[in-house]
Amino acid sequence: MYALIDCNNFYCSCERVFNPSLEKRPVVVLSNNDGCVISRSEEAKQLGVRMGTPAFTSETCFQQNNVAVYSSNYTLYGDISDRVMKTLVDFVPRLEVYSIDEAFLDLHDLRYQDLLALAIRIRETVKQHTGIPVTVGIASTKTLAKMANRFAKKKKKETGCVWAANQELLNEMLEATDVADIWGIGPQYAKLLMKNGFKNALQLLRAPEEWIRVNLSVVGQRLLTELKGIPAIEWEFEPPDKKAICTARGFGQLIKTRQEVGEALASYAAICALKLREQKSCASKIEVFVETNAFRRDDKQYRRSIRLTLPVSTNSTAELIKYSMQALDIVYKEGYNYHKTGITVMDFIPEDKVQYGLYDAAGTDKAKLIHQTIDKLNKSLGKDLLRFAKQGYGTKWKLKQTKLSPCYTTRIDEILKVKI
DNA sequence: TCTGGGGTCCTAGGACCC
DNA sequence: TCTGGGGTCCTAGGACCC
Repeated sequence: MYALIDCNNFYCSCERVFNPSLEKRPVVVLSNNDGCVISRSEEAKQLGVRMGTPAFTSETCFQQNNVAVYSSNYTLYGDISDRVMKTLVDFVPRLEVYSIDEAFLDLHDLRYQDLLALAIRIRETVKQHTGIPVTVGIASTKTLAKMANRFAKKKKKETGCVWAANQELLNEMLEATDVADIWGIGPQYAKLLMKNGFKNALQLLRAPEEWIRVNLSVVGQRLLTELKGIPAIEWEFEPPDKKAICTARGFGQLIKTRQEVGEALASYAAICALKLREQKSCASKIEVFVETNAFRRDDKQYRRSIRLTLPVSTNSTAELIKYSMQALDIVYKEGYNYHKTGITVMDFIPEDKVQYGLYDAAGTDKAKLIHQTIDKLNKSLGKDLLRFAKQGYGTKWKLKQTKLSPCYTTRIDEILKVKI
């Protein structure tokens, strides 16, 4: 059996933990640059605030209904997530952290008679330890556990837990789940399935395998197996190393100059380099892109990307900045309002397997030491205090975050203060 | 004024190799 | 008369996830 634990309206719930006055009040959290709504409390959902709506189109609604609006604070959410996962570890020998707010628990070796009772205990414990409300779905495959979780959110609000313990309950659940709401079915596949007469998961379960194979490829085939109660998706207890790392962000405001786009890009390259060092990999290729804002109809539009193969694989910040600037020289064109830039590093090899040229190896030990020192200092200082010149000191391209809550749990100067 | 960011997997087709 | 077969690597594009 698999359990899926999912934090309810996670980002909103995180904000509430440190601000009890938000209880019962509609809360929303916005994406980067305070762009779109990406998390909504129940009250906000009741008001009809849709997932992904641009914040500026809902401003009146927010004001009229006293909605608490927050910029996203990933430092805070990441730390709360860690605490939730640590609480879950106590219940099972193994768990898979699936995303910032979800985890699969391996219940196969557990000798519990009543998994529903276990689910309820998990839920209560997480709430008590972290303040975060969660929903628990238990079933015989990951896909069905996902479905049970969703079913619990919609139909079993009192307990917030569902264990698909028998065929009857399983069928009720399958029938109540629209194809579009199945894990692994996105908008395109949903449309295709609807067109061919499959409305809910129970109907899909009975679809001819060959038809699924042809139309939804092997992914669909695997999904069908899972729906039938046979696990087809492997456990991933250890997060695998990344195959590509991308850092890309829209600017706080539009930018015209190569200088400023360059500062942003250099800063993103520095983030990629740090992440590479953390997983002890070096990248062999980079891809850099720039683009204008497609929503601005009156602006001239432009997007271009370029991929470079590096002469020697690297995870050095200085090197990656150097090559990203070369790439930028190719893609950047004068005369546009730029809105976004980004860099992806890819084709990794382990740090200790880099093939140097005859003359490249000189100085690598020194460079490594420099990076170790910079990383250590930046980590202990809690911000990127030590930077490369190319990152500049411009603020124009920086993210817009006008409603950011404090990093209550990760920065000593922002810790919650209680007056008595 | 204002519209997110970071990933994975699968397939098809072309280039190239022996 | 008759014009291979099997493989890898790369890229682009499309689907999905949170």
